[in-house]
Parts: sequence; C-alpha cells; structure tokens
Amino acid sequence: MLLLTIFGFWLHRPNVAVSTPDLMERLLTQLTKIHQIGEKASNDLRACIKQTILPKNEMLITEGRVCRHLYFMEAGSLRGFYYQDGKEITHWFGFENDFVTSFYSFITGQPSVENIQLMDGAILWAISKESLTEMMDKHHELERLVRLAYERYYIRLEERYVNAHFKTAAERYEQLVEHAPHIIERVPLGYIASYLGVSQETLSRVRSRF
Amino acid sequence: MLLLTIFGFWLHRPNVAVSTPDLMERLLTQLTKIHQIGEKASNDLRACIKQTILPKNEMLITEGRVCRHLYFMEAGSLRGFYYQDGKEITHWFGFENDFVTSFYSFITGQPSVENIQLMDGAILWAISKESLTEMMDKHHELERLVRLAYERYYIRLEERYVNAHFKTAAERYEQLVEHAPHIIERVPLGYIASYLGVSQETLSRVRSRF
DNA sequence: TCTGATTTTTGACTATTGTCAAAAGTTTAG
DNA sequence: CTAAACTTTTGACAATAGTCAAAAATCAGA
Repeated sequence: MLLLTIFGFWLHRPNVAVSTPDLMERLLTQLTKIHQIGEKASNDLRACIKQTILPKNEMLITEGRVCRHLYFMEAGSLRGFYYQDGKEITHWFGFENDFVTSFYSFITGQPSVENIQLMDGAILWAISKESLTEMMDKHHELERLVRLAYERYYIRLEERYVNAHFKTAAERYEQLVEHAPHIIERVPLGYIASYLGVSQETLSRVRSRF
Repeated sequence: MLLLTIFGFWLHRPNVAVSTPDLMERLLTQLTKIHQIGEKASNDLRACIKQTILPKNEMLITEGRVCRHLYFMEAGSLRGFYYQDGKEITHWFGFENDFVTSFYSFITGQPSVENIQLMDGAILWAISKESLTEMMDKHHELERLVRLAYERYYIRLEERYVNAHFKTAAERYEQLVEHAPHIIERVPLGYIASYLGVSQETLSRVRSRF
C-alpha cells in the first residue's frame, strides 16, 4: 500500500528523485539561513534525519496521538485542523521550507489536539524529539539555531493572531492575497474560509466584490 | 495583600531603583521552574539585571521606538495595545511572574508597533538584549533556558490564537473567567472587551446573562 | 463625605455575517 | 469524452454583534 501511494506520488512529480541524499541539502540550506552551523553538527544532524514521503490526503498527525517528530517540508502542502461541534476548523497551513509538527504535543508529550493532513503529496524530513534533544545537548550552536527558529515562528504567530482577531474578514482576505498568494492559489476555498474564521459563503461574497 | 501595600508606598517614589537584592530571588525562582541553572550562570545574570519601578499609567514601551530590553514582572499589571483607525486595541495583558517585552521589536531591532502601558504600579527586572545575548553565548544552559521559555510562550500564544479566532465572544469570556479570573478582577471592562475583540456593550450583555 | 469623572449598563436601531438550499462551475476517473 | 463527485456561487432569511445615546453605578480626589 505504501509503495503504491509512493508510486502515485511519483506520477505527478516524475523528475523528483526520492532517495538521493543530496535532497537534504535543501533542509541544510534553510537551516543555514537561520544560523550558521559547523561541519560536525551538520553531519550529526544528517545521521538522525529521515526522509518521509506521503501522498495527498494522508494524515501526518492524528488527534489523540502523541506527536514525536518535527518535520521539514521539502515539497507539498498541508493543513492543521481540529474538530469543533463536529466541524473541521483549519487553523494553519504548511508549505515548502516550513517546519511543521503538532507543536503542543511535540513539546509537552501530551496527545495532540489537532490533525495534520496533506493537501498534496509531500516530501518531508523528520527528526525525533529524542534525537533533537540529543543534538541540542551536544551542540550549543544547534540549541541556538532552534532558539532563533522559535523567535521567527513566534513573531509569525503573533502577527497571525493580531490579524485573525482584530481585522474584518475582507481585510484578512486581502492580507492573504497580498502576503500569501500561494495559499489562495493552492488551497480550496472552504479551507481558507475556515482559516479566516468566516463561512465559505461570506468569503465567496467578499471575493466577488474584489 | 502585603505586596500591594508595600507597593502603594513605592508608588510615590517612581523611578527610584531600590536596592533590595533579595527581591531578585523571585525572578531566579521563576527561572528555575523553567530550567535549572548553575551558580556561575546565575551570578552572571544577577550582574546584568536591573530593577525598574514604574507608576500606574506609565508607558513601558512606545510605538515607533526600538525596544531593547526584556522585563520580568515582579509585581503589577500591564497591557499591550496598538492603534487601529484611531482606536486602541488591547491585545495582551501581563501580570506577576510574566516575562514581557515588545517581542517583535526586541528580536528584530525594528521599531515597536505596539505600546505597553502599566495598568498598576509595577516592579520589573530588566535585561538588555546585548546582555542577554552575551549570557547565552557564555552559558549553553541559559540558551536552553530561553529556548524552553520560548516553547512555553509559543504554546500559550497558540492557545490564545485558537480561542480568539474560533470561539464566540461568550465562550471567550467564560474561558477567561475560568482560566484567568485575575484578568476579570483587575482589568477594566473596556480593555477586556478590546482584548476579546467585541464591543464593550456586547461584553456587558454577555456578562449580564452569566 | 461629597462631587465630578470615569466606568458599566441598557435601549433602540443598523449592519454584518451565518445558515440553509439550490444552482452553476470545475475536477477527476473510468 | 462523459458522468459523478466535489467546489464555488447566489438568494432569502435569521441570528448576532456593532453603534450611538443616555442612564446608572462606581471610583477617586478634595
């Protein structure tokens, strides 16, 4: 079953060679943009990061289960959602070059309260919490890298919080069109509406009057 | 309460840094709850943390200016707000034992987009960004402490984001009553309404029907 | 303690958004 | 290429929240 789905995934990306180690370079390049790390740390990292390939619609993380890995997205798109009164609420999206996990679960070790589902086939690089902790123990510079990454993600979330909470649906949609057109292009309207906190009908009307 | 009484006395001597080193113990105790640190690191920290005392209504941070310090709140309460169409939008509160700063400005070095104002007189402990960076360079364990603190604050913000965005005003108010009654008790209704993203009148009505 | 200032509540009305249902448009798989 | 499945748009109406104005309650300083 896994083989078939991997194959299905390849069909849509015939020029992506899946198991060549040089692909991890993209992750390492991305890390370098956050903080420069030495040969030794980067080699140690390579040894404990594993590639994961998942097909469209697959669940990466499921509510109620503990999430023990942090993922880097090489390619693909996904969404985080949870259930409220039986309805799915999509609260964030992930794309290429994003680090993703069910953060609450990953950090606390408690069962995840959210689901993460692929919206496209994806190439991910995974590191376990144990390995990451070990890496940070061993290399101060990796602890720093993670600290700096947290700062970036915190600022992003803070901005998201303010926009979500204190702007109208129309403003939020325009913001999205300007700052994150890739979301508009690649994500079904229903998910975007949920993400913006309005009904799909309202979003459709907002959009129709530009 | 003892602290408040003592503090009422200080209110008449704002900006006078009282040299009471034993009070810093509260900060160090709080740090210990996040991550245990050694004598050397904790002594180095002591040397670069300064007490700041501010009276009610004073601005700790003003929009447009770069925020170069991180503060620990020994006592008092404050709010972060910004202007939207000439109106103040209060988006967070700080209380005893909280770490506060204009995070975006502190991290990026860009001018602050928010204001932070005391709602009560406060005792704060300040560390400059330069000192903090130096401390983290010197002590891996302090870098870890900060990394762990970020994790906590990220999770808090994530929860705040989901509540703010996907729950009704009534639900958010009840949540506040349950999870943060100190906010209800110590903060004027107008600020709470702004924080919850509803008009003061609506909040008053929500509250009147329990 | 009293008075003026501030904060909170209430009322009437308006604007915005949600819901349900159906039509139109788009994708996907055989 | 076509039919079925899914996504997006439109319409009618209901529910929710916002605005403005004024009254009531509370607080703070003289």
